[in-house]
Amino acid sequence: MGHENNIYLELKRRLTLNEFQHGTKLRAEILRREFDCSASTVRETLFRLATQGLVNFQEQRGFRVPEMSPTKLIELTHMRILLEGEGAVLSIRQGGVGWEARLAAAHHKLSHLEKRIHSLEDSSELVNLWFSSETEFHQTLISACGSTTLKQMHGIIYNQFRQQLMQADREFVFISENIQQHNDILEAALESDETLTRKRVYDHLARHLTGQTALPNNII
Amino acid sequence: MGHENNIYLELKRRLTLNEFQHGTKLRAEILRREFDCSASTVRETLFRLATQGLVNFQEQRGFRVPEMSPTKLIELTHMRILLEGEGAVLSIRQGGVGWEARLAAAHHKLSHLEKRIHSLEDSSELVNLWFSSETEFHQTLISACGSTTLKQMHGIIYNQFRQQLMQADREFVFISENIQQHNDILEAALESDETLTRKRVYDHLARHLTGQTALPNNII
DNA sequence: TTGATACTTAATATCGAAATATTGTTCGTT
DNA sequence: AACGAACAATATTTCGATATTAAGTATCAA
Repeated sequence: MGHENNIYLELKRRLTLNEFQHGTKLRAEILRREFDCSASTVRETLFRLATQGLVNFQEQRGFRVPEMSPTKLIELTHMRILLEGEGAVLSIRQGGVGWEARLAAAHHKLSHLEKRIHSLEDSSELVNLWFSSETEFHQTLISACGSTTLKQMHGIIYNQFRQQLMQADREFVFISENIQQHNDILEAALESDETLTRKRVYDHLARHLTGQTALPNNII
Repeated sequence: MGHENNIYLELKRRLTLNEFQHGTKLRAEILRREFDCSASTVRETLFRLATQGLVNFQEQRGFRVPEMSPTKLIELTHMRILLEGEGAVLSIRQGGVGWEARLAAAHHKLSHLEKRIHSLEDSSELVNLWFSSETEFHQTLISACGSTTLKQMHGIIYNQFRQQLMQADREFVFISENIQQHNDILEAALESDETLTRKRVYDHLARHLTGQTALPNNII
């Protein structure tokens, strides 16, 4: 069976977990060996990832991992606020008890992990586990919005956001803030307070908006 | 020079202008001849388009033009309201006179065309011209938002929207409504009325939301 | 030394065909 | 006639090789 899909998923994983250095050149000829397939197969995969913004492509000069860019991070944050706010509000309306339960569960896992990390000296072991738990929480938050399209867009943005995320975040500088903020989001969502949920999603992400003029505040 | 890019743009054009029947199978082996290149090159292109949602891909059974789907159209409309509303508001804040002038110009072209079409028996000649003018107007509306990411996302959504658009729209059933609505959007934008602009973008698109529960109205 | 040009090396893009999987057809059985 | 198995025909995926283009290096003139 075509293992192009495996390559795709594996590369996507590495790119979103920042396992490549920013700016690294991704040569099909090199990756070919690791995945034990032809260069064309790798190339195809890289094109797909390029369309999602996870790698940059330039004609006749190949593929690269995108450089870090404060501007880009702000833009992605802005989009997350927009999409996650909207998705959360729609989920509150349509999700019902099932959604609330799933959100509470996702939060519990995340919260448990965050507290463990908080008390640890060296948390590097748990970083990737935390990342996937955080992803799950935010995905669950919008999971009952009823729009596949919205969820797809959010996925693309979220992955790019993760890729842009500065090293500081890997080192859990903001961990205690995070615990509180995730709590706040959960609380507002379970109370079905739409406006407050939007605001708390905003507050959670706002620290990435440094130096930015305020967003249109009629959203919040 | 790599003409993969030409194939990409040409296929994208056809897909967004609905020149293929919905559900049509896109065989690399066939397209290969027309573009006078190899099947792999076409395949690569189709993958790229698939990531943008303009063609569907299923493992081991190739590529197809997406079927029409009322649900999908509603989701895309919802995203357009969200992204165009946000983009327009940000443009109002940051665009300045330059943006206002460009928007007025784009509207003038569109308006001129719409009136001509309105008075014609057979408007089929002008359809594609109208499409590109409409695109330009809506792109200009958000062009000064300051976020490349937002514009890219909007582009993806807009193209899929166009692809989903029922035949009725090609035949200008809604043309007189359209003239008025485009006018209204321009007016609100030039008056820098953010809330009103959002509302008018919503009103313009709302006819595609049939049978849908109301959107979170704190956006509007 | 600098800068431009020819040349060498390396990377990328494209191809045609072989390998693999899917779909359609024939033929025998119940 | 309906069903299913074996086979044939088509599509898709992957590959290795070749052609094209960019990047790097050496050479020479000013």
